[in-house]
Amino acid sequence: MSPQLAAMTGILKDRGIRLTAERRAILKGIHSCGGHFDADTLLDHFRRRGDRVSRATIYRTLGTLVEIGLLRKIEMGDRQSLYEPVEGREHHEHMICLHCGEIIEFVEPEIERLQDEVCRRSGFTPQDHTLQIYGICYACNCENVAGESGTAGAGR
Amino acid sequence: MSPQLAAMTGILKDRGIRLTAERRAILKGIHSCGGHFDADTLLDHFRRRGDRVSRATIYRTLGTLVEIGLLRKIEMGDRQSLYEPVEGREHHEHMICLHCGEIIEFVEPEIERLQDEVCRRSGFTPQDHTLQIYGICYACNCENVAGESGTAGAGR
DNA sequence: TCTAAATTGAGAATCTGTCTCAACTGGAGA
DNA sequence: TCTCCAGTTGAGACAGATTCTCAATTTAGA
Ligand SMILES: [Zn+2]
Ligand SMILES: [Zn+2]
Ligand SMILES: [Zn+2]
Ligand SMILES: [Zn+2]
Repeated sequence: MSPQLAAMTGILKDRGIRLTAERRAILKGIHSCGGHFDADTLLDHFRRRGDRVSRATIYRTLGTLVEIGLLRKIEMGDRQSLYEPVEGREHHEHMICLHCGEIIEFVEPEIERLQDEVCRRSGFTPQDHTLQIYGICYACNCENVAGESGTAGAGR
Repeated sequence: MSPQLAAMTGILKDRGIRLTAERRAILKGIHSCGGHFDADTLLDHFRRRGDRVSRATIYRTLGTLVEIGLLRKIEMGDRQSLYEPVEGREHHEHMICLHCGEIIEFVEPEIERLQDEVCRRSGFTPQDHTLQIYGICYACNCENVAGESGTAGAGR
């Protein structure tokens, strides 16, 4: 068992959350998915491996993991929500390519600071925020400059 | 007919978009809703007034108005979109109170500039962005400092 | 081991929003 | 003003993501 997985299971135990086979599988699956993933991708992952974890349990467990701070949920307006492990990673926001679906992360502390400042000015107590920039990534830009072929990829 | 409404209908005409009774009603309804609204609120508005505009037409028309730049669509994570008239208003972002549902607008040009800079650094061509801050508004903060009563209001 | 309470799974339900297609209509031209 | 047809509409089917229901199962502590 990897050290991160051990840490995660420890956190669950501390919170009095039972360590079921399904939750173990999900914790393991989260890391093998790498980066950003959605509930359905995780479900497919289990189906392919023969593990059986129901859709309901996946959604429930992902929700729980977000609640206790092990996962971050990124709500994409249209399509389904994405999740990503928090686990020591730096807080960041996302650029999403409308052409190929690529997700690019960026860190910009000054933006975070300005948000806090805006909140302070309004007497608003921030708990969470989402910042997503939609557009065309570098690779897709280059493609388009070259051969203007038909559209493909993740629309929005 | 208000001057804004006249301007809007003019824009539709210029684009060759037919001025049907339903579209007129929607244009009028948009202004009477004031501020931010969602498709269902608009639908209820019509139902109450006895006007009959189908759900399909409301969604189609809101989409059209976004396309031609008369409305802005704000995709809330929870998957229900809000709309707001653009109409000369300054570009802004939103703080949303998790307790009472209040939506507070803010303008922060420096955040916009930093976003552009981040994109430039990555060779990413931005087309659109969403920035929402979720938390507790000033009024709800004060309430809580006083009597600690049970929870109520718009959750998330 | 026993037991209460937490958890699961199958499928129904919900919630937003889109699509289909026959019926209808705005408005340009006669 | 009348005609005509492409653009529009409405009812309801459809779709995708997520949540809910509740009986059956399982965990973890005594
Ligand atoms: Zn791309
Ligand atoms: Zn990320
Ligand atoms: Zn509030
Ligand atoms: Zn606004």
